[in-house]
Amino acid sequence: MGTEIVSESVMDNGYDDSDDDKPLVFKRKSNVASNSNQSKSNPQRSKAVPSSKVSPMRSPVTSPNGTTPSNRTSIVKSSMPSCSSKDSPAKSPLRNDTPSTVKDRSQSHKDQSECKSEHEDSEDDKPISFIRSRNSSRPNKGPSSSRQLSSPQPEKKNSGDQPLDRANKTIKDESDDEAPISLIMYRKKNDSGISGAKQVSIDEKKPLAKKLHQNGPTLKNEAPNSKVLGKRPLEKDSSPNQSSLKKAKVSASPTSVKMKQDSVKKESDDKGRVLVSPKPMKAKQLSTREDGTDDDDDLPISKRLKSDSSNSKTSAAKPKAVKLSSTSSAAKPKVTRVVSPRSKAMTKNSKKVTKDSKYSTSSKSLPSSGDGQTKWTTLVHNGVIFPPPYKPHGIKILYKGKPVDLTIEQEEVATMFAVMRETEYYNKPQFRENFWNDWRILLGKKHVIQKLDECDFTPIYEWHLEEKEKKKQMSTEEKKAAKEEKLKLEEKYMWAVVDGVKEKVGNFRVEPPGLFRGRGEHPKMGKLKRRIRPCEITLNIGKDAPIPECPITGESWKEVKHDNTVTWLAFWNDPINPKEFKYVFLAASSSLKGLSDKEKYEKARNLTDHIDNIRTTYTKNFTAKDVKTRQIAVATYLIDKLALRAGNEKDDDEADTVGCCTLKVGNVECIPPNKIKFDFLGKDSIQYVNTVEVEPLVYKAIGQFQAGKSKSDDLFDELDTSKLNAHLKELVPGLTAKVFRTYNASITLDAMLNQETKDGDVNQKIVVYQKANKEVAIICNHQRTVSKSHGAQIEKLAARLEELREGLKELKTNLDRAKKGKPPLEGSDGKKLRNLEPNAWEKKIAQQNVKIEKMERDMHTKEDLKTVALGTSKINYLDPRITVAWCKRHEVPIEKIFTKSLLEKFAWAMDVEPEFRFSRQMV
DNA sequence: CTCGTTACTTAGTATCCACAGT
DNA sequence: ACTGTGGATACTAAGTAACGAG
Repeated sequence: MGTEIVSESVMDNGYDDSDDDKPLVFKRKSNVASNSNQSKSNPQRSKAVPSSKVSPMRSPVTSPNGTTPSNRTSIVKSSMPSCSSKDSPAKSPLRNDTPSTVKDRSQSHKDQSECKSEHEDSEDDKPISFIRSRNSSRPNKGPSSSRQLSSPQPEKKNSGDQPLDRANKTIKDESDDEAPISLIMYRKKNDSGISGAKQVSIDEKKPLAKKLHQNGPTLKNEAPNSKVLGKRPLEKDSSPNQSSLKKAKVSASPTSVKMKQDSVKKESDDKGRVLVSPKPMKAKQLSTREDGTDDDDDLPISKRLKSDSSNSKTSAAKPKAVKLSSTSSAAKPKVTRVVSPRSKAMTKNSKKVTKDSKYSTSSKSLPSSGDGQTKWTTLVHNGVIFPPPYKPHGIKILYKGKPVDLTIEQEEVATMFAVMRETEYYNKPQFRENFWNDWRILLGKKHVIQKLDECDFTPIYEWHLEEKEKKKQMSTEEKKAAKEEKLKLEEKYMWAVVDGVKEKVGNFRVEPPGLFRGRGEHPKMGKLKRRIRPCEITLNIGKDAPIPECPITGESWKEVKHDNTVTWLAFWNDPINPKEFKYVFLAASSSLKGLSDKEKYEKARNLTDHIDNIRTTYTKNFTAKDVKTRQIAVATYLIDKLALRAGNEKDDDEADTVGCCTLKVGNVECIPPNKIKFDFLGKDSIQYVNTVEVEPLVYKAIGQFQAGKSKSDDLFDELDTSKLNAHLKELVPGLTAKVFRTYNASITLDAMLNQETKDGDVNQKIVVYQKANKEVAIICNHQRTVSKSHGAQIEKLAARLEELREGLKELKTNLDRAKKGKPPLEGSDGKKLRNLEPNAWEKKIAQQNVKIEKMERDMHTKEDLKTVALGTSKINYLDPRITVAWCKRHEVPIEKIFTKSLLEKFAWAMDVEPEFRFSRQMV
């Protein structure tokens, strides 16, 4: 395996331990430095880092001296410190900034879940993000309109509520917001209380919405900390043991890893094992491993990664030393050690690495960025598979009521359109126009069909429904056979061998032709996405590897390259936007992707050491004379506090969406005394609506940026993402705007998990995890459309709940009667009931109450999450090591949190030590 | 610097599929 | 056994960001 070096970086980071290492650039030095900053900034806050931090000043950067004002709430936030526990109190105050919004959320939460109590606590620490969050509401998702505007949505989606809800939310928030931080804090608490009250039933739609909003606000957090803290200690204690365990694991781990790989490759099974998990699990793992080990031979790529990790693990022992050292050194290298198996790779790497010794190998080293670094030494794959040719059905559409003959090509495109009849696209003018323009070219100018609106595609649509039905009706054996046949056909394309390791390929199927489904009001929606031919595809493969035969006889590839500084296996130009490309990459479970994922998290983790300094810097620059400097400061503040995306420039032929740097004056509204309401369409045309209390200086600065401009002008006219990132890089090497999202998401998860996990059964712990996951999803504004059946499902639950309540009444009546010595009444269903002792009735009543509570909880949760997508953050923003470590500490099987594919994707994180914390300061 | 390329990550939705309840 | 559900996976659109040329 490899492992290689690459790992180095990885290793460093190590899985394990972590700490230090990190690859990336930043790092460590900072620790020190950063601290200092913190202190500065914080003054207020306290958070304080523990002294250790001290200050160094890091980078020169910018930061000025402390200065800064107090504001900073944000700073506070950051504090993640929460962890710090100690400080906690302080923090909270800081956080407060966050505004009311937060509060709201909390409320909602509470309402919903009983958990509330927990909520209450925590709050403070939470990162900035918390705060924000919520307000945003989500609009609808549908491609269609809904989302977009805040405006009302079409009925479909929620019954409309959502939009409203959102709106409401904001409103609500506002109310709270005003108050000063301190107040806020208090409020929060209150809110929570309130919220409790609110609970309200889900049913009421608006309420719901509101609730949601509330949720948002909820952040809650405050108090709890302490509690959490308390827990920790325990945990720690345990840790020793664990550690030992770990080690064991570690050793094992490799295997496990391997296993995974194997599993992956082969399949199957086992993944589970991988898991890790709690001690108990360990046993399993071990066992498994053993098995696994055997396998290895293959060693898959993954292994390598893993191995790295394992190494790291191994390191477990080593670790520290390494880490430390490494840390310091810029390089990160460390790792080294790993022995990588494959020497092959090794050579290359060189670059970076080396540091240490070892050469490692491989490839890439750390650099994540990828840039010119070597990504692989040998690469073997079979190219891509093309969709089958179109099979004509011969069904005629009607034009002005009469059947029309179409050529195969014309029919193919007509079918693409006909099949979309039940989607929102079908009736959109833009979609129809674009489709018509492209289809018309195929029809020819003189074709009988001259107007799309006169066409009746019903016959084809019905044929399509019949086909679907036929497919559904196939017997299971037929389905199975068809599946196997397909697998047989595709098998060879599913795998690539990278540096001797078999890895899964992500998207080896060339995208089939279809009508472009752009999101939001995409100007190109409906355009024909034509079939891609081999002569448009460029392959990238090892020099010594056999060139895949072109699957379509008579044709050939556009080009075959041998570039080992990139990870793509093939690409072609996007037919909709010829300037862009469609790439074929390895799957997320591959070591190449795993390594880069790990680097991403290490980068975010590294930010932990510099965040205080960064906050101090931007706070100081809120009043800078230079407009660009001030804009950078405010933009950075928003990105940090609200987890906004950077906001690259976009072309006119794309949907009109914005990110931080591209916010328009009209997307931001100043609400005295110091709240800002954001309302814009972000990525995927998902609406972001959030009203937040900001630092007074930020409020003032935004007002200045808006002055004299029209609503459609850029708020940050002197800024763009490259300037912003250039500035961030000065503060911390390798830092870019997107790192803040990862940082905020992960730090929030870590803080919430550590504050709110209580003793209890696994299911209760999972609820805590989901709650933290939800908070992150809200912060990142990850939305999903409400399922069509949501309303009906809620009604069903409500009906069942009502039945339970009726049953409770009966039980109570019978209890009273039993106390008086009377026989029970007949059941509502007419059944006779037995005569029971009063305490037996009481017992039944208690059971019934439990059922009712559970149902209420489920309903609230369902309603609460109807527009929140938890998966996106789990896949892209939450450092899996936080989850794995938490699972180990609390004996929650990792499979309860990660699906099979996530376990494969996060194989590199499975052996972290239970004590792993995202922020070193949290430990 | 700006702009166009290029490479790679992030994201919502469509579809698949296993499971629970009937 | 059947079917509705919701979770998991597949798909591909839509972002971020690094570079290099002019």
